[in-house]
Amino acid sequence: MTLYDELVARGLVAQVTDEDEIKNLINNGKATFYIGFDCTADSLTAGHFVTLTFMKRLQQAGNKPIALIGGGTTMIGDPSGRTDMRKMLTREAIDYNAECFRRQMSNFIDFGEGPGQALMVNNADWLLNLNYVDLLREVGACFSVNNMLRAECYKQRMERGLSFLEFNYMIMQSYDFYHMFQTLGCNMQFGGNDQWSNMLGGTELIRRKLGKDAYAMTVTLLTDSNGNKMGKTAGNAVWLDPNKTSPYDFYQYWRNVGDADVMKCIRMLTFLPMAEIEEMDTWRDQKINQAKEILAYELTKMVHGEAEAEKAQTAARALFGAGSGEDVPVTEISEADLTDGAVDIKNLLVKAGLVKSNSEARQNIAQGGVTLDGEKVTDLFLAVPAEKLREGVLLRRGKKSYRKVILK
RNA sequence: GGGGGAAUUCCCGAGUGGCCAAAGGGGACAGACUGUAAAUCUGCUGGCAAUGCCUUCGGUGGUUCGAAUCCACCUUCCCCCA
Repeated sequence: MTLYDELVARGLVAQVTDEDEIKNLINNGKATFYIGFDCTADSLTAGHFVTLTFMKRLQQAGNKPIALIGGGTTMIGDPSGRTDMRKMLTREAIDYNAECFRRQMSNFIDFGEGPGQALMVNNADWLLNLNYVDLLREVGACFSVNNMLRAECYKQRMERGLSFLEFNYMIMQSYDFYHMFQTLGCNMQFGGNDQWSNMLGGTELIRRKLGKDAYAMTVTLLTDSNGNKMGKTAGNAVWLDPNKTSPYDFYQYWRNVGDADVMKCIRMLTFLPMAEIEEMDTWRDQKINQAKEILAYELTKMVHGEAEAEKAQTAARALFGAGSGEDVPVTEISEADLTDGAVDIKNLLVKAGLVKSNSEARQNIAQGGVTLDGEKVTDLFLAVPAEKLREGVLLRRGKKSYRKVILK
């Protein structure tokens, strides 16, 4: 199976500009492609994960990836898929975020100067020095406002208001492609399907300015069966940074995807052979849980390494099976957290990070959702003594949130 | 440049002087049922040393015993005219 066929089989391909030429390029390792990342946060998220694996797949087939850090474009903010304007970030914050991205990606993609190795560039290097009038004359003439207004990514915003700042995002992104086409021989761009119109802006600009063809291909957005973007829990992103989302929680996120979404995730995100995946696709009912375990394990392994994946898996199995595991995430507290030689149960839940406030703790206890070492807590004012804490206690909130608390 | 409208809690959206920590819906969370799934039903949803107290209705200041609600200015957005 060729690379392109496999990408299609995995459901990764959303739209392409010139299918035959793209097949030819990527199947034969002749593509130098870029994917842009806007650095609006200090960690990549599960949402970036699809594009990251995509990058890796292409790299494995001998194509050269360019990870473009959007240090310049983030100064503007992409309006695609947005109903409101993004918060403007300071230059310092953007630089810091870019650095975090660089670190995380290098765990994953092989960077270097060699032919098949990936490059990392930052568009701040060329965008921030542009001269307004020069730019207008150089590329502004190649864009039709009429066409831009018809672009899908602006449509939604036409009803709610779109600032000129954001309107220029497409031009900046197109300029990136144009610039890298000339300086780095970058002949292809990949991105999430919401980027389609921005990407076409680039191929169009190259055609008009240079009379040459460049290609674009979008990757299917990872959505669940209800059409919601995946990679978020309770509105919060699932981060790839272990300090922001622990490997255990990361594992649990994928372990808990809906039945209808498991196979889609496995296809799109894992590197398991297609034959194996087709076999798993026949699993039904309870057996689907096995597929979820495989998904969670594979992804945790890719992001956090095999050791962490093992730990997360044994912890999860122990907690949801029999006995209590050793690898449950631990929170340490100190003598300073004690009041009269004990800690109030609500306080303990807050310290363990299982709830956000005492009120929430109170509610969860009242509703019978909290257990301490396997016993349901009914007393709202239960004081957990120091001796007990020294040995460590296992707290559970709801069915899936566990934390071990130890007094050091 | 001129005129008219809008900003409410995680989101949408009611609320036009006290009965407002603020209707309703969505989402989230918890319980039951399950397979750590989905669907369904129930509860719950600002914070706290909790029959009470504190903070919140774009911002700042004012009127009033009392302001999400009235006034002034500011910010942002929308619509119409140019």
